[in-house]
Amino acid sequence: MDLTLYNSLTRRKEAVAPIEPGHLRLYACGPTVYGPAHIGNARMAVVFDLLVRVARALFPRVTYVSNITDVDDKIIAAARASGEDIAAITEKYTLIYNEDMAALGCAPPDVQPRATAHIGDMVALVQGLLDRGHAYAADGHVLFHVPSYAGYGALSGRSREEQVAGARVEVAPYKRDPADFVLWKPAAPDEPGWDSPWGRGRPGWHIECSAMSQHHLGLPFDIHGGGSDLKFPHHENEIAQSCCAHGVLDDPATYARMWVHNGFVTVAGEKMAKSVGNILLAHDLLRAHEGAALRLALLSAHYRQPLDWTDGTLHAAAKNLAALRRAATEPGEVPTPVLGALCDDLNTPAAISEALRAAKAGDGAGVAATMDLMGLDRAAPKEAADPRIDALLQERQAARAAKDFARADAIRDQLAAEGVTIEDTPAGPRWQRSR
RNA sequence: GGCGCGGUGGCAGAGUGGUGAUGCAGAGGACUGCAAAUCCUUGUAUGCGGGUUCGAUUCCCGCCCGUGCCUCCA
Repeated sequence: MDLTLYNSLTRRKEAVAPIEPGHLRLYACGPTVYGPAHIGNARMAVVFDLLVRVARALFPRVTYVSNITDVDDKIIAAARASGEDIAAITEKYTLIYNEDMAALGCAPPDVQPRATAHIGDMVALVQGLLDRGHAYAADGHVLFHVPSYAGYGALSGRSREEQVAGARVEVAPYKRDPADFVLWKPAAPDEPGWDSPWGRGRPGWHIECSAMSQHHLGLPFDIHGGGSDLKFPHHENEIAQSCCAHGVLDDPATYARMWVHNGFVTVAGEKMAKSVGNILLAHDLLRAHEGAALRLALLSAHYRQPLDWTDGTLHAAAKNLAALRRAATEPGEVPTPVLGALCDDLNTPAAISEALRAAKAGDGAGVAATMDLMGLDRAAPKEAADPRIDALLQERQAARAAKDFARADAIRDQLAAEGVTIEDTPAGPRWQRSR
């Protein structure tokens, strides 16, 4: 079955056909590690993890690279605010990120490069751009000269004039053109920096992804992904850098052939923002909810659509997850309609619908295979043993046997008040904490 | 202002040129001492106005509404 994806670059769905036969190579822009990941970061990780899982089912070899940005103004600011060491901060949040994403069922990328481990690659790339006349040094900075690249704007679909007209910020005086962007910037003595031909400094944001994707995947590679907000300027700038550094100016696809962008998560209809105070951290949600339920909730809307996060989203996902688990047996073949939906631009809502249909039809093997493919943990988490609750349940059973229903119901009510739900099954009572 | 995306039942959310998936919630029933869980049954929807067509929710135009991006936010 062919996998088709919507290519942001060409604005249409295209069949995925690896450039190197049988080997799909993809890169997704990962997080800047200055704080814990929020549910939006999680959506990106889950979407690309799913894409990789589907790709692995279809292609003999898949190489998935997703970076960690560990040098950035925001990290420096976070270090100043907390007094912590920069390396300690990036280390800590990288660890938390990976733990949280694992809890969401995301397999680690094949390569998770860190920007600071690729400074040399970036310097070489910047030097190449200078040599080819696409960049210039000014005031301690090295800037990419946008007018030197005629293909600029191909991804975001806007002309340079349009961007300049819409610019809301003051243009730095050292820029030759308002659209020029920083490749390398000087580092203050108390900021992290690396020696370079242009003095001690640090890389601009965009250059790291150009350097790391090229280093680990080679050029051109098949799929480049990230959040839709990265389309402009980040991905546009990556294309400009990478194409110019390699002297291919007439075809943006000589960097990455397909571009895949996931939509945003809103919370109760509002964009997540610090100013609104509605940022949902994956870490916090995982404390109260099961990772697999969160994952299913994140996949309940098509990845290119915005996803509005509400209690209802999660409630429905948890119920559906339970239904799938009930139906799942030993994994067999993924039902064709499920695979078909996933192959059609990762239509997860349709895939979930088909999986529930399979569950209802008694195709336990198909359901189990679907859950494995979609990265949904088939095992429900076990409640920790609690002798006190067990004792209360025993007392309740005795009361029921003696037809002392007032006592039995009192016990049930008491546990309910503690958030413990009792289910009476043919095999005896079970309990579970509401989460 | 520029570029883009979207408006489907109470809510979430797909698809489709020919009387509209799926889930959650709701209602009724089965089961239960009563519940819970589960199972069965079930009602309700395509923003507005034109156009193309035998026929439009689906294509085209206009309008209204919402929303994203516009130099470092996934």
